[in-house]
Amino acid sequence: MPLIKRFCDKLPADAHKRERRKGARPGELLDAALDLFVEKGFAATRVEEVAARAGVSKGTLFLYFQSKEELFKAVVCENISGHLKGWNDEFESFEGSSADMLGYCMNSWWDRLGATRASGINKLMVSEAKNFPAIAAFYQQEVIRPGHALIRRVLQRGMDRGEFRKMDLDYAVYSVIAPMTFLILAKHSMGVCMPDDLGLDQKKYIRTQLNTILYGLSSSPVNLGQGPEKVRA
Amino acid sequence: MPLIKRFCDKLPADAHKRERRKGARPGELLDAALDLFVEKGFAATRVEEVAARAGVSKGTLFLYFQSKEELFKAVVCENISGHLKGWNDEFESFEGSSADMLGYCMNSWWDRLGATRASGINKLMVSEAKNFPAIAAFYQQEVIRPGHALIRRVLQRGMDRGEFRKMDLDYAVYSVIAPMTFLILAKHSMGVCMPDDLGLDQKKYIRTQLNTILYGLSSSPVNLGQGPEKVRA
Amino acid sequence: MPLIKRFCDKLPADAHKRERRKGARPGELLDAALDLFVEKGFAATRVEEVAARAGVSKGTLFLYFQSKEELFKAVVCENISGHLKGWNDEFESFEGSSADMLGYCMNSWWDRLGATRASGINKLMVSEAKNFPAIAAFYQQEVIRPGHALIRRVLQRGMDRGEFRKMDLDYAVYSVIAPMTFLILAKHSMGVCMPDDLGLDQKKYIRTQLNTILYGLSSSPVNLGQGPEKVRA
Amino acid sequence: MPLIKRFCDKLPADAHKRERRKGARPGELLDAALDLFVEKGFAATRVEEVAARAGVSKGTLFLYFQSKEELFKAVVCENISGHLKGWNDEFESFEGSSADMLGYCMNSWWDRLGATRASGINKLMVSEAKNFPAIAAFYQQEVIRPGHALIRRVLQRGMDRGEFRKMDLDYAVYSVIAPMTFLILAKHSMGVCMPDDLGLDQKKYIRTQLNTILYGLSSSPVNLGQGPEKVRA
DNA sequence: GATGAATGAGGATTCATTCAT
DNA sequence: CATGAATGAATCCTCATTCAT
Repeated sequence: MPLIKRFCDKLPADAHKRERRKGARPGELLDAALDLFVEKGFAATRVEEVAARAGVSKGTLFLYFQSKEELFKAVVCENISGHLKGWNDEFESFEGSSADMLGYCMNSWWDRLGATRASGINKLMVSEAKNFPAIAAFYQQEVIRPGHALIRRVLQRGMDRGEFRKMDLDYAVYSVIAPMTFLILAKHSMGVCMPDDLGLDQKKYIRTQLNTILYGLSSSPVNLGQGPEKVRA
Repeated sequence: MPLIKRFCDKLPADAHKRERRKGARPGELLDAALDLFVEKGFAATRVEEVAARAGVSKGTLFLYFQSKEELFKAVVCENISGHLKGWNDEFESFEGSSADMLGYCMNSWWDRLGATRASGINKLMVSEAKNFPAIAAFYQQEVIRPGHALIRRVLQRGMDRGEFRKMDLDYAVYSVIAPMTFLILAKHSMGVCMPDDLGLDQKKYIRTQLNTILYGLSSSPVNLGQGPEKVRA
Repeated sequence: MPLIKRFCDKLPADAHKRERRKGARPGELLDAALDLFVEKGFAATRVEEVAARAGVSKGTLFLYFQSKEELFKAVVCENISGHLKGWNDEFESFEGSSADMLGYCMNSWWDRLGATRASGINKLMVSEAKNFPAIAAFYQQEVIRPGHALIRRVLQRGMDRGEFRKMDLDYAVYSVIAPMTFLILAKHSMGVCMPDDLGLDQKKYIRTQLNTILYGLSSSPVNLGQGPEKVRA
Repeated sequence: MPLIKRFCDKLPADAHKRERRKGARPGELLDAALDLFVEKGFAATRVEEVAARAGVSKGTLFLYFQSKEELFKAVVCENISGHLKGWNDEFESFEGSSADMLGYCMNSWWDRLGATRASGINKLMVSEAKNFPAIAAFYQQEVIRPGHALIRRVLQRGMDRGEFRKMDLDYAVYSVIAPMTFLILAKHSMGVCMPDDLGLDQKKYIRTQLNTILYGLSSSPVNLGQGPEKVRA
């Protein structure tokens, strides 16, 4: 390697390529690690596999990550970067109805996160939360809480504008979160939770869930005044 | 708690320990294994731990299960026995409204399955489906499919009686399944997906979700005729 | 033990049966152990297998033999009992030619030992001598040495009577021992040393070897006077 | 002795240990494994012991051999390479008498194989044939059969040239093979079959056996015409 | 920086041996 | 006496981690 380095001294252009390569390594490793952790779980994934998938040797992985656990942390951190920040701004200036806003919210969430590899993080956290409480807390802080807040804002807006009925937002948020989370988990769990994975049109799934969330399944508008809150004892 | 209990078992009636236990061993091991597999995942669980939690030695586990993997299979099989069969019969003779029926359905599902240790199987399958495709297929066959069918029947009944609006049942079922599954996973994932685990009243969660499912969040009964189906592209 | 014993006090007849049974057990175990040790080696044989083949439980084996190693010792001891004593007497009074005597010797050795299960001991000692030096020494003392002595006597008799040429008996004995040992080992080693095991007529093998031993393969009686001792440098 | 040698290796030139060794590892492991398998048998040999004797750690062994069994296979294959091929050619051009040829054959066999560590394979196959039928078949194919063919050729040559009497070669070959095999096994079995191991001069043993094979033990050239074939029934 | 050979702690599994019944 | 459930030391093998090149 000192050989190559000396060689590079004479070829600055090549050196540059090398630099870029070096910069690219951690990213490739994180990508590979994300895929494998999501697919097989943390414990069942071998670092050698991660390295191989990233096209480097086992030793190289440890140049960038102190340990397998650090790699895990990095994978989680890397994939929860602030998509939400941008969203908050977008929503600030949203003009349409709250129903449209919710629809926009769910669809863009799917397009920007759900449909990407980053969505695997969700499954990963479900699977490994117990083994990595610190990471789970971090995830909670960085993803869950802001996500909940975002949904809350939309629902609150709807309530404020009289578009949505009064509700306990602490629980109502899950009407939005649960279907989206479910879709992610189904996607990453080999369709364990779907009769057959490929048969599901994800966009249609979202549209249908949105519909239910907004209007429910009932055919008639029952007691919306006092509220359905008292249904069931 | 089970740990303490088992510890105590050894102190008083040590006399007929052998005889009393012989038959119970496999069950105790399955119990311990379920807990640990759910808590830490398959790969991260050591058989010795399972044995210890069941109050036996490492070797004893292998007296009853050929391998760790066989133990896993047994855990899954043991905990997905036909709870659903009984339900089908109950529903056959259900007399009330379909809304009530759905509420009864969700609540009794929680009481009989969701709230029990068996619910851990759900998280287990989400986490390990990719590592155990055969088991996942089995689970799909034995649990997912019948579960879907059950929900379908309820929704179909509502449609037939004019209580529910027309809908594509292939997708509508998830309006029921997703919130329930989400609750299970949240319960078993240290509340990764909840601001704080204990702050959630599960019965209230179910009640709220049921309400949303039935009546939606909107304050006014919008275009139920042509259908909200066209909300957003 | 005390229980049964007391029981037997009242039923002498039954006690007798029990006694015989008890007496039979060790023998059955030794038989099974011999077979398995010969077939698979000491280390690769499981005591449970031995017990199972003898039709008793694993625990029972340990009633009769303190340990697996003790069982091994017993197997060896049991199967090297004094066949040779009787032979010595027979030979004392043998009347025929020394060639006939050698033939009789080899054939009866095969009939009484080589063809029986006890011959497995030979293979066993070859395989395990290094692991059980004490047993090997014992075997050497009890079997090898007397066996050599026996062959020596026959050859000595031949020399004394002028039937056999002068030879160094320390080495000549192997001309008899080697072919016999080879036959045993071939028999117990799946015919590793024979093109195909079953194709070998053992009686014919012995006859042929005897012939060679007595008369050699050469077609002409060369320099028997000075002796072929100087063949090759 | 190899143990001591290897110990010393570590003291002086530790510098390029890695590089120097890399290529040598498998060979060193095979050497160590051969010794230990021959000495103690397959089952009784621990892989860690093999590794230690080769001067490496347990894990390193598995870098080169998938499993203990693969190591065994490799040991056998490695040590039965075609020594016989060269022999066939030598014999093609042998000029002397067939008696000399046989003597040359036996002596060079001893020098090139019998006296070397490779001879341990013979004992190994006798001990483990039943546990490794596939390897035994391979050994049979690669060693036994060609070896028999080689001896056959020599005897056939003797018969063709009128030097040896007519004989059934299927059986006569063992007159040569048995004594040689016996010598090998005695060597590797702690002299179980010899009064005392060291007291045996192996070269003299071979000379003596050759003499017997050629001329027999009888003092007079008896009935060579009709043949000794009818000696005893 | 990059490699991959080497390590050895750790985990699954086996099996001789014990012992309560 | 006989059983076989239970044990845990011993062994094979894996894999995260190190480090000389």
